[in-house]
Amino acid sequence: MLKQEDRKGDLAGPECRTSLACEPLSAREAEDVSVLLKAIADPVRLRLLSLIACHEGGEACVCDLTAAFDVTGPTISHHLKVLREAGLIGSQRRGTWVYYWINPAMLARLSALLGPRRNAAGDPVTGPDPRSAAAGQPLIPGREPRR
Amino acid sequence: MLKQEDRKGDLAGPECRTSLACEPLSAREAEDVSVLLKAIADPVRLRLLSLIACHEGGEACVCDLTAAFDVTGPTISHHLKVLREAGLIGSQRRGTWVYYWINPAMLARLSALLGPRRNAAGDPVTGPDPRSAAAGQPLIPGREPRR
DNA sequence: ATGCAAGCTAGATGAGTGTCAAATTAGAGC
DNA sequence: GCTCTAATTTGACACTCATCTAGCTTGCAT
Repeated sequence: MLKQEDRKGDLAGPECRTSLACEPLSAREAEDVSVLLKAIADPVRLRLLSLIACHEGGEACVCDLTAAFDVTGPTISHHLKVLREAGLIGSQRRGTWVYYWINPAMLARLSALLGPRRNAAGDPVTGPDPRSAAAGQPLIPGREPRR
Repeated sequence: MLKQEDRKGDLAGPECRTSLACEPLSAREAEDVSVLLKAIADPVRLRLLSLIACHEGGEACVCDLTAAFDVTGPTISHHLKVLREAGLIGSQRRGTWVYYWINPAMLARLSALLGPRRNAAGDPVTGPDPRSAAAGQPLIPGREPRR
């Protein structure tokens, strides 16, 4: 096991991209990111990620994970495969057991994408402040929302 | 419009929870979070969020959004509804047009959940360092992965 | 009132997905 | 070799979801 080759989801795009609010996502970027988000947008897979991340040593055996759920073993295997093929976790067989660990870089990228826009120093940019800006605008604009 | 009452997804759970890696997610928490993640795990909805977040004034008219996609108007309406019912965006009709804006707090919560564990001061906790810790362990454990 | 445009709702349809039971592969130990 | 356990693969089934067309509601303007 230990498949490095099915590492996917490079979040390809302009290197300046860190946050959704930086500049509009291209169709291609959105497609790539949605693959990652679909992988974690499931209650079982979220708990799997959390269980692995919290497990001592930073990795967990499948038998430890399966015991925490009501679903069958094959179902857990299926979810682990989805997470692995998305590049969110890694795995290695050691004797009878297979161990899984988190790939922190992938989660960090998603976290940054959903987080606030940041400047070069890494500090959050206050920006146009969406809500208050809107509240301060004339409620009935002249007549030109289209462009 | 301006429906405040369909604001959902409180990410209910222990108030200490900020990151997946803090403590294992309960089944109920995972269910709540997955609802939010499913809402953004779609290429069209990701681009909608990004377009709205980047739009001047922090809000965008539906006609501005629809023009950026190949899909029909009703499909955009459907996706906006999903985002609104998840509490990720707000909306208000002003004359002929309907405007949408981002709810930054919801995205910030998701971002924190996927980000590294943090201490009380808000600084990332280096923690057990998942990868290197695993690499340093004996590869063939004695015989007790199950607890 | 009448006409027009923006946006949403309703219903249908085809693709995708989570789950399970059964079968299969991989190691460890006798 | 044989057997037992851990884990995955396969195939089937039910359910969800993204999309479309057609029709409806709302507001502005003539």
